[in-house]
Amino acid sequence: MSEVTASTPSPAAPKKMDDIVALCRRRGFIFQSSEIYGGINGFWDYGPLGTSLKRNLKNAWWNDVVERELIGPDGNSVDIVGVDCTIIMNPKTWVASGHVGGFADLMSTCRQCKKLMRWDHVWDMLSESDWWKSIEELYSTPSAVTSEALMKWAQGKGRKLAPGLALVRNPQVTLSWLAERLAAQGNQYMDTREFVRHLATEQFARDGLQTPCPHCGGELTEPRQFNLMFETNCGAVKDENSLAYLRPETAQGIFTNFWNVCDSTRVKVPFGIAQIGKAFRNEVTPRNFTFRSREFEQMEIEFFIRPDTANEWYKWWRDWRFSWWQKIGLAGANLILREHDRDELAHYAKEGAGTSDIEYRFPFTAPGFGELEGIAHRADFDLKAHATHCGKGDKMRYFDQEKNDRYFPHVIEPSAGADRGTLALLCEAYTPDPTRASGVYMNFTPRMAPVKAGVFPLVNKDGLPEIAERLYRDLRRKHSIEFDEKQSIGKRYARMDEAGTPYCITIDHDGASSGTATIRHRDTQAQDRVALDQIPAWIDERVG
RNA sequence: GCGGGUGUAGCUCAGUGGUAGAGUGUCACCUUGCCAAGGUGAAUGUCGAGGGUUCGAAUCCCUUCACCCGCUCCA
Repeated sequence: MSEVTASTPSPAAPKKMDDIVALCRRRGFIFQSSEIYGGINGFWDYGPLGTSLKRNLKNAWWNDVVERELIGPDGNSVDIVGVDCTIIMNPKTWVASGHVGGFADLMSTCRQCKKLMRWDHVWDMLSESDWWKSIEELYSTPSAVTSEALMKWAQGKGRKLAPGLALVRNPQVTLSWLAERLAAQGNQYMDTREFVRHLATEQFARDGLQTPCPHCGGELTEPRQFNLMFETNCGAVKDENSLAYLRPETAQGIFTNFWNVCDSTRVKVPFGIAQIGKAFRNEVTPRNFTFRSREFEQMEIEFFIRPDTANEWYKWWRDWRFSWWQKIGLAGANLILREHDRDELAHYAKEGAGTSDIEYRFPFTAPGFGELEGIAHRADFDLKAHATHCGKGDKMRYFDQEKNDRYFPHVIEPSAGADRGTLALLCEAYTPDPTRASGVYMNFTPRMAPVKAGVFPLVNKDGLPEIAERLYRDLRRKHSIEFDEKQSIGKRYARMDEAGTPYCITIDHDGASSGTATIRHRDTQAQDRVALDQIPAWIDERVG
């Protein structure tokens, strides 16, 4: 245990994820789902404070995106409407979107070193691996590669770099078999890839040519499917025809309703459709508290534009979304905007204006960052795919009256995680402070704070509770307020610190006689004295 | 999915085969009155779950679940 000698707390006291998780549980922000039965991996419940925090986040998003005026890059008001789509959709949706097939990654495990990897990444990883490079060097002049040279490599470099490789584990067998193969093929040159596959194969007759593990050279298992979509059956009969999926993203509900929205409202490109809703992914490894859950909530906008305006809109959305997260409380250096490199772009975004992530430095990712929101130019991939799969094709192009032009609009998609956002707010707000009784306080912005103010009588007598309760009932008509008359005032302040309540209003004896109360500021613990009849306006002004 | 670790009261932990405990928190009352003060009292556990060994299991064995760390995955 380290001694605390300094009288002033370190302003950058480290945040430990375990402590944040403990506070979430202790104060009722987040619980494990179905905990009394031992919980279930990758699922989390929100308690009273957490529900309120997450709702504040979602409401802020919906208000700022759909309801309030937003001025776009062209100086005009940005037009966005909302939808609320089902979680289970016609399964053809997921064929069109590429999730059936594409979402079920083929994975392979190494029999030697037990590492798991995506099958389609193996060759890329191989070409990066040290042992591959070492062989490549050796094989750069194929004529010089003799059994002796290979044996030497197997007993030297190979033993270190690729202990799992057949050539290293069992050089005699592998080499004699290789010689046979070469002879059978008339000693023709084979490319490096094929050559290495031979070196990785011990029993060709039984197993065929092997693909080696990029890490140790060992034998990889047959690729197995890891389907990331949750399956269910729709209707009473459980068979192939009733198979349905829980949506892995909310976006497709927006795309499939694009034509409905165009026909039923008077929106014109550019415009957006927004949705908040649950999505489900059967993640291989749910980890890091709520960061990677199997059931999670997304806040998505699909913003439809003329293709030639993609760059302008992409940049505008990216920058506006970044400033939005800053505004609701992630203002510090823990929030970054990261533009993707070309080679990490999704299949639909290769040729687009770009993709970027808004990332937050969580305690468990530090010094790295974890994704909060992705802003992607998805081009016309989705609308076109649905038009094709539903059989109407080009007939479903959008008609632009103004330009007298038919086209599939391009899409800029700002897609944010509500649970990740809530978690970032929790992590950012968590402020250790050894000088105060609670040892910690949560400095949510007033807009995000689950409780806006606490109202307390200093003592539970002398008419103070009555005054406090009147004020409490008055404030509660508009805001989320707590009233507490039990125990010492310090204890009540401490509890509010942990809940992240920005203001505590206390009725004391002086105040009772002069018609005032003290208002304590959570972050500084300083107090103002304010007249009782002005407190509602004082709170309105600060809480919004 | 693999390897390692952990699991006892809301929380932090003690308890290594023989009656489940402490501190803290929670609640009530008294007292006090501006930052978890003090006093008195109360509630709270299928010892993660299931099975086995034993006269007897929190403790030993097996299985399983959850969490943490590492690998891996993450449209």
